[in-house]
Amino acid sequence: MLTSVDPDLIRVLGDPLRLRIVALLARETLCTTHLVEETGAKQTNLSNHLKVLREAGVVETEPCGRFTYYKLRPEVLAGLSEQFAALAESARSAAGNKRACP
Amino acid sequence: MLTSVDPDLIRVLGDPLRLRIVALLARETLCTTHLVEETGAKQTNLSNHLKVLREAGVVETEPCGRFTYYKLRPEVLAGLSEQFAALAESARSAAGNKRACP
DNA sequence: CGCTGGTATCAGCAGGCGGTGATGTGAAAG
DNA sequence: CTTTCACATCACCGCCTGCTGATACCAGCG
Repeated sequence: MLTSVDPDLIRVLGDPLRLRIVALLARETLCTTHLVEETGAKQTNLSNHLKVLREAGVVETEPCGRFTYYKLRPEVLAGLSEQFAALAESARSAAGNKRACP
Repeated sequence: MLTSVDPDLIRVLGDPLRLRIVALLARETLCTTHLVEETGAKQTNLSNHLKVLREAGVVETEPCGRFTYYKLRPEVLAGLSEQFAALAESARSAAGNKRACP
């Protein structure tokens, strides 16, 4: 039983703008220009966040001419979902386990 | 369709120590003293993090004499799991939706 | 070629957040 | 009542991180 979640991955998704990017990419594959339009953030800022998401394995790039398309890697999100589900189930079954007061 | 996750909740879980606390509470209900033993963190530090977790609705308290027991609220974790699952599924089905280059 | 436009990298700055020590509070023990 | 212990709150500091402007890179187009 794992009952643990990767802290780095959650931290990466903890940023509001990054989470917004993920939500947008969950609907369609977009390039940086589209994300600039949708979020209103500066291109530099987005590029930084996209780098973080890339290094965390959340998104992957697909060059298309001079554009760079970003798409989600659903396995990562699905893995997170499973880990949280495992945590929730563990919490449910352990609701009564109360360690004695010292 | 929501395809979105509460940023605040994820940010709260993004901290390594808080995540560790959640993992420990997923196994058994504990009071602050136990958490101090398990994590090795200072009591003040833990109290701060527990306050954050409490205000985020992740944990709930149960006074027992002069001890305060902390237990997880599984619904919150289950909700997160569902939201991530929805995001993953949305990402899977939208894998081919590529917006035209501007 | 040189130019243009899309994207990535770098350096710097400012705000936020986690860690810590001192202190307050409230309940049981003596 | 006084002491003790579990826990919370407050104030402060240092660092991390996100935002920004300048700049470099790279692909297509003339």
